[in-house]
Amino acid sequence: MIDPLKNLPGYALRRASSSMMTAFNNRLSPLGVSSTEASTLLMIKSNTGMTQSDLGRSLGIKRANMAPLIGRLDDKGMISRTPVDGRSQGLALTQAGDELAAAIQKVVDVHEAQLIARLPVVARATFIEALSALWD
Amino acid sequence: MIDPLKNLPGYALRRASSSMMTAFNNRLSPLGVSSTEASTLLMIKSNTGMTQSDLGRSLGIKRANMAPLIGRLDDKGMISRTPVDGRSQGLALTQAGDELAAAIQKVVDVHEAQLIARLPVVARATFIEALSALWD
DNA sequence: TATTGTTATACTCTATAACTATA
DNA sequence: TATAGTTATAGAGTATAACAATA
Repeated sequence: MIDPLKNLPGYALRRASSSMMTAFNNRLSPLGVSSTEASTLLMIKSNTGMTQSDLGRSLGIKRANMAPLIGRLDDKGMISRTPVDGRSQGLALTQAGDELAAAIQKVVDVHEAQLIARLPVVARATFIEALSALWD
Repeated sequence: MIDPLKNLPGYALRRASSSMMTAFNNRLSPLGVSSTEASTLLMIKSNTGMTQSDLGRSLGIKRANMAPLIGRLDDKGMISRTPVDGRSQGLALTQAGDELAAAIQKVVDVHEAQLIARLPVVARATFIEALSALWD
């Protein structure tokens, strides 16, 4: 079987990302959150008071898609919303949200360590800079 | 703004892949195909006669999801199906499919070249091996 | 028994457009 | 005028389960 895609960085990027995201979501599933929810909670934890729009811009998620995401985390009791002015709300973690974020952080640490462990040693030093150059 | 995700290879991988896939799909849109359809056509072109299940295994797409994908390409007149035995069919490109695949290949070449151009020079030699190690 | 192709179905993420209320 | 949050909606991709026909 000839594989005309195997030498293409763009294709390898997509397959690697897809594979790692599946693994990450599997690791997160006992916590009852998706990778998107997880990154949202970690971002709020590090930036208490940021708005939904701020979050969307940081995570590359459109405003229209932030609404149901934040609504879900609110329904689960993980975040609180406090009006900043008449149209925006500062986001913060509740105590349950903070505990969940701590559990998420542990999953992230394990996941990232195992990802790095799979990389050829010579690739490790430049890997993240290479990826960042493709979207930063 | 503190970004707790920026130093994480897994997160950078997801963002880089997402950004590159959006760009790739935008480049393909004048041809009327998605990236998934494009990779399917290139794979069939290099492996005339392969079955749907073979394709699914090569591309990491489940059998159940191959059916509508192949059906769509058939409806568009891009592929032909020839019975191999009573249950499987060998896939081949039609002439229109072959011409489309050639156009796709040009888009791929431009896309991959521009992707590589964005990488730090020191990262280029190890980039694809690093990605392949995450799913191969 | 295992495999191929198929259908039905559901979920997540993404995208655009349009609305309201506020700045 | 521009921004924040929301709703509605549509599309792509992915997942599982089940089925008939065939190997």
